[in-house]
Amino acid sequence: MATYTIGELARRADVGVETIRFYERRGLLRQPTKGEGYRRYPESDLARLGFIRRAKVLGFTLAEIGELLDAAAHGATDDVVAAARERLAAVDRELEVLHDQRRRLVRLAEVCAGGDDGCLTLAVATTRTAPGPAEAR
Amino acid sequence: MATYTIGELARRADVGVETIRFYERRGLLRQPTKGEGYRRYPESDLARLGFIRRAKVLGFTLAEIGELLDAAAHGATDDVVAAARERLAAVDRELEVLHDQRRRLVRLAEVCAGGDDGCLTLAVATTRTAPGPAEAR
DNA sequence: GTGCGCTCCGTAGTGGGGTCCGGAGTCAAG
DNA sequence: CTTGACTCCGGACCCCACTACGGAGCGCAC
Repeated sequence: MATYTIGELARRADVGVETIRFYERRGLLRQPTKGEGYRRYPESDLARLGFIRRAKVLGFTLAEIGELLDAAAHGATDDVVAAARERLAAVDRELEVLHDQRRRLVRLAEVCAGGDDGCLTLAVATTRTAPGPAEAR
Repeated sequence: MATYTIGELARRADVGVETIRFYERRGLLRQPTKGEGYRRYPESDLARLGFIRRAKVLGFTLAEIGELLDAAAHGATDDVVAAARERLAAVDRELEVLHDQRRRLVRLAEVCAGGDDGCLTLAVATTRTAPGPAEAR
């Protein structure tokens, strides 16, 4: 069975050598056998790095990815589903924040274009209701 | 004209005292006059903190807010508009990333529910096309 | 025998936005 | 006169995911 040096593994997984050592410290990769002081990685660690890469694309943190790896190792499909749902909820919250920012930014640009004083204070009503004193936070 | 101590200003602006000192170090607030070694803030700094708060809601970083404050001080409406448009573009990029994550997460949950092996490796096709070897990265 | 490329290790720095700490000075009320 | 609330200051610390640094050893090719 083929094993890789850290550099080979890094190239195949398309990550930096330092990243692999970093993951090891974080507990995402176990310490590999160290023949003659050098790390030798089994094929399975390449798959593991692939898992990590895909999980990162989904927005999981490294801590979450660690749990996900454990769950997957135990075949705990339901834990994976739970994690996905949690992350989904977090994504939805972030989306809401960004949508709100987007709305406000568009409105700001409009107000500025209209020469409104609010532009220079960023005090911009989010609705188009008649201007009144009740625009406070 | 009333002036505030740092504590009064913090209460009125609803931020921490440390935050005000931090903003001062960052150059978002000028050093106030220090009668007897204590900071005294004019009313205008309360407005300034309001500006900062609103800009943060829009997702601007403190560095950007610094520039925005300068622009606003010079009445440079067009700089404000430019900043808003830039931020808007950034928001749109972030929205795209999150939408992509969302799509993938939903798909992952589906696959897991279906008992697919891909669930435990997070190797999930993003489309429902027939399974083929060309699912790589 | 020397230069290249790889590996080892621990530590520190990055950016963003604060928050907390400790020791000291100051002010007004009781 | 003491107590408590407030203020001063610089520096350390938090999270996150790396990335860089420096100094060392090792094997191989030329």
